[in-house]
Parts: sequence; structure tokens; C-alpha cells
Amino acid sequence: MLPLSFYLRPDVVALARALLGKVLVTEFGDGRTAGRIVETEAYNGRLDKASHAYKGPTKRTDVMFGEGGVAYVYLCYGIHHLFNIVTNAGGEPHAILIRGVEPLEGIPVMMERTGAAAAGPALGRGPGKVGRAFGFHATQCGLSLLGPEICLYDDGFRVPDDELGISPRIGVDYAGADAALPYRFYLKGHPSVSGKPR
DNA sequence: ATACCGATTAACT
DNA sequence: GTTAATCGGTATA
Repeated sequence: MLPLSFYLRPDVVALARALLGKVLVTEFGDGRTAGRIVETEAYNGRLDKASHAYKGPTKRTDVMFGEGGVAYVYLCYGIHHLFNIVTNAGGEPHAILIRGVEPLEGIPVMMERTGAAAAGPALGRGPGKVGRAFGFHATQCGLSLLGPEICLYDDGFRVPDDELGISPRIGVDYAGADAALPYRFYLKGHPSVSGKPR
């Protein structure tokens, strides 16, 4: 399991890159699910207009201002529960959005949660679907990433340099100049990456 | 107390 | 390509 120290590094953008290829496991009592992270986005706290933490702490974003190594889950468009990893020690409210996960374990559970008719990489393609497939809910905001409900592993998988994709983030056009920052990381050509293939 | 809106998705035309 | 679904957070009064 990735140690707490992994989440306390100061460079949230490098950390978003480092999370690619790691294995995410959730166990919320209705089945264990696991998958490989193939798409992430970094949100750089107070310096980043696209971050929910840009204007300072609120009841919703408080968890980002505490110590890293916990989950930030919030409801988007009234429908989707998006899962983020909070990083850095208290102070800078950094977070990394998990946008794409390749299903590895508990695929029948994911199908039941999402209502999908078929198994496949689409189960974890897009942040809203990751939230559903892995059973995330806004009430889980603040849970530790060191277990038992949520944990992350390094199983030895490495992303080859020529399969690393970098781009601006998706859906943050309102953020002005910050919308153009190259803070999105993904595995080139992987079927569980959202958006059009590049 | 009330109005507006989003780190999305799926189902349309 | 366009749009409905759906609701808590945030801003404004």
C-alpha cells in the first residue's frame, strides 16, 4: 500500500503524474472493487482558478485544507460523485481528480452499481462513472486512503514515456488562463481514458 | 429566503 | 451537435 508520505509531497502536478498506473481499491461493504488509474488531473489549490479551494475553505472544501492522504468526494451536476485524492500536509489545499480507471477486480459489482449491461473498460471511463463503479458517495469525504475502505497500491506497473499523454484539463473553461495549464495526465490510447483518443 | 450553476453523462435531433 | 437530468454549495438580498 502507498504510505502516507506518498501523499505529502509538495508538487501536486508531479504527484498526478505519479498516480498513473497505480491500483485503486475500495471496499464499502457491498463488494470489493479494484482498478488501475489511467487518467488524472491536478488542482493546484489557492493558485488555481479551476480548483474549488481557490477562494479559501468552505464547508464543502474544508477537507482539502487538512493533511493529505484522504478522499475529497463531492456531488457534481446533482448527479455525479467525483473522487479526488487530497495531497500535501496542512496548508496548501491540493487535490487530484481521478478521471479514468481500468477495471481489474469486482467487475460484477461495478456492473450492478452502474447498471451497465456489459463488462469492459467503459465501466471506469470518465470521473462520474469512476464514482459510480467504485461506490463513492459524498458522505465518504475525508476518509483515509490508507484503508480499510479505500487504499492505493503500486503493483509494479510502470508507464512508458511514449505512452504518457499530457493535456489541458477537461470542463474547466470558466477558469480563464488556468484552463490552459497542462495538468491532465493519461495513458495514450487506453480505452478507459475519457474524451476523444489522441 | 431565493437564484444561479457546475472538475458530467446519456439520450436525443 | 444539442440538451435534459438533478441538487448541494455559494452568492446575493
